[in-house]
Amino acid sequence: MLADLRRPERTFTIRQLCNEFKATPRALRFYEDKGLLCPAREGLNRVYSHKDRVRLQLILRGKRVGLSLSEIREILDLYDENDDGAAQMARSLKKFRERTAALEQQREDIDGALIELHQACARLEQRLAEIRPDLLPRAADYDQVLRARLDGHADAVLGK
Amino acid sequence: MLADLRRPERTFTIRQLCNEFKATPRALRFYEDKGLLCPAREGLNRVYSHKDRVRLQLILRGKRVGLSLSEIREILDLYDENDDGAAQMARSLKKFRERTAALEQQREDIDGALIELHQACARLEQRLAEIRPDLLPRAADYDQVLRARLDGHADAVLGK
DNA sequence: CCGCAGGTTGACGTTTACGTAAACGTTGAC
DNA sequence: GTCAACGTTTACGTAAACGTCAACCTGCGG
Repeated sequence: MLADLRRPERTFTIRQLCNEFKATPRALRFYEDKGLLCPAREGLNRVYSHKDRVRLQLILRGKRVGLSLSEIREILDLYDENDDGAAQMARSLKKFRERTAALEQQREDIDGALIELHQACARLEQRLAEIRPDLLPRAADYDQVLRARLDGHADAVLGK
Repeated sequence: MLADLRRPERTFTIRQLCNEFKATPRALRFYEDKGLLCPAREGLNRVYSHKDRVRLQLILRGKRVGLSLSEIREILDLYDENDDGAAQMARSLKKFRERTAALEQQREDIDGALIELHQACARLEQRLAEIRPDLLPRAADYDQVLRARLDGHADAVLGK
């Protein structure tokens, strides 16, 4: 019973969480500094509970989707202030939607950049073909194109 | 003849280029600091030639597609080292293709994030629908999303 | 008792692309 | 003469998210 690692009483050291989530101790302490985490202490040592672990998961997920730490903290705080949870959920939902919109915008920007790049590449290729065809891409570069095609993005980039 | 602004002898002040390209003097001086520009001097004052103007255009284009200043400098340097221009074009082409690949990767990352966000939103919406359907989005929220979208465009246009 | 592995708290360093003064010079209008 | 409008330089500030020391404590195996 003492050995059941899945029981909610189980606690974690900083290193355990770091290993599990591929983070560094510095990062966890940093999150704590920023108020995103506040693990218990055993003397000086940090002791992370399951709740802390969940918070960390949320933090990392937030990071993956591009939220800043302060935005993540806002969301986390919402869950803590909890009255009944619903209001916070609504606000989180709002945050998520805003982020969705921002990401979609970023995607458009990237697409624009890709178009510019594609045009620039086309110009360069044409000039090179005229002047120094020997400098034009071969096997290695074909590789790149092929990989892009497999990714399925080439279609969009190359004129849909 | 002195008045023909299109003649190649024509030069530009820092402010003229700033106005034309929506940049700040600070930025141009910064680019100079970083070795991206090196306008002539008339006493202390900077005097930009057409070539400088072209370089600035390239710099800004590079920024638009997400290149860092140091990457832009690499490309610019290539054009300067010029033997016959072809080799540099080939290397620029390579740079552009690398950036293309990087952007495509970013797009994938964004798509991944969008998927996560979408799932999270779906979960939240469902829970809310069960508990507090009244808190679900309506007209006002739609408004916000639209405004966020427009703001995003404005930011992009204004160079942010 | 030694040393190592792991924990702790500061505190400063890094990167990018400038913003923001401060303090000064030059030119032209009034 | 002096004020404004432009230009110049030097240099510190900013934001994000940690990295990288330094200097210390602490338990444990040998």
